Amino acid sequence: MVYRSTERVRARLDASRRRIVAAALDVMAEHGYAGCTVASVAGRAALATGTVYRHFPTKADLFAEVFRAASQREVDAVTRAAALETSVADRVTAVVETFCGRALQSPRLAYALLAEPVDPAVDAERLVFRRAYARVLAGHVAEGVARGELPPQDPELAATALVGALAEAMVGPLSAGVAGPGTIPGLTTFLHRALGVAP
Amino acid sequence: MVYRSTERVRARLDASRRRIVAAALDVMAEHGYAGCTVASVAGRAALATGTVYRHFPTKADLFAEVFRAASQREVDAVTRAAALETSVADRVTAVVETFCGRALQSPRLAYALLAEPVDPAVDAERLVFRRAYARVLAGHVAEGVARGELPPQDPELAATALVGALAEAMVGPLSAGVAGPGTIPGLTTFLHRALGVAP
DNA sequence: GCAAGAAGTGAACGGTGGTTCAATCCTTGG
DNA sequence: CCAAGGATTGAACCACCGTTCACTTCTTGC
Repeated sequence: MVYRSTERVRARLDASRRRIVAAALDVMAEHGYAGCTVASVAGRAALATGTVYRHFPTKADLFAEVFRAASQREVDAVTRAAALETSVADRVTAVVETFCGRALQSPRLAYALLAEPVDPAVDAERLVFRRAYARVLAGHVAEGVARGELPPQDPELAATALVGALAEAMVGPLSAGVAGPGTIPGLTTFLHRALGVAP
Repeated sequence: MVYRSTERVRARLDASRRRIVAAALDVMAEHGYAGCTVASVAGRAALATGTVYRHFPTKADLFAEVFRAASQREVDAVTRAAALETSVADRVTAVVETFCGRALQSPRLAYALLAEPVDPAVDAERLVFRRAYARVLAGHVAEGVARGELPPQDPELAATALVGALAEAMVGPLSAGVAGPGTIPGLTTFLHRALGVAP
């Protein structure tokens, strides 16, 4: 054996893999999941179709990773925004504004991540995404209850319902084009009240 | 021309059409949308594949009708349950209990109607379904506001958020198997608070 | 019973797009 | 520069399933 994989090669492989994921994300942000054929993703990454299969066993595996990465970015943004505030009310406001703001900024991507028909294996990843949001929110709710800012309640359930309300309120605007100006403040008030934030 | 369609024939055609829709609903309730090939639906209706296409131009058209019928049944059930109550609080309770109860009774069907990946034309029908729920709820919210049972708010937005919260809270249980016992009352409390029902 | 025409049939078609693989190109250590 | 083996390529493959259509069966009025 005269050939053994080298740091240099491994680095290039990693770079290819990352390029594939990034390309898939780009294509998805432009044409939605429906526009993501393996060929188009490979083309965007300047690689041959077959090369994609050196990095991912199936298309579903590739997109599971794409969804994971994109979702993580979103969850991180929301987490960071919430961390800048101290009261639960302000944190919830920050979550709503960040979530909705980012979604409306890249509507196609948001629609793909939230609601577009995708294949079941990828859909499973979506649940993870939503639960990640719910986890972040549940933490704040639990803290709010502990601090006495919120009445006693099941933080998990409340967080799940919050995520659902947020997502639902975004689906219309995302497919329709734009959100009315009252949507974000209205939603914020609604969610504050739902959690029992003192007025 | 010696053949002209007759009442008897037209009745049989109608019956076939209804049998196809019913068969599609059955298959969907058993195997989800994913298990609904045109062949399997035709088989269930004891008809040949080609016959389906005498009644519906495409599979998507068939399933749009299936979704419409199933959704209408659900919306009607919820509407009826709400109509039995007088206060907005009791109506919302009835909606949550009916919606969740029925969903948990036929989880596969509920999952298909709410969240399963389907093709875009059918997905569009889903929006109609959700908006129908929202419309019913919006009516009650508006009435509650008018009567002074609820604080002033945008009934449309509140209703949309309610539907989202309900659907989201059901998706987990539907894919996981069962809901915890506290889900329905917890959700009810959450939604009452969200609307501003006086405690 | 018969001709005309509609309804029903299901095997075959065809498009799509994920996946494979034989050929080619690169990389490595000697 | 060479041999060994990995990486890359992209055209071909193939499975699936919605859709079609030539054929058969049924219905109707005379």
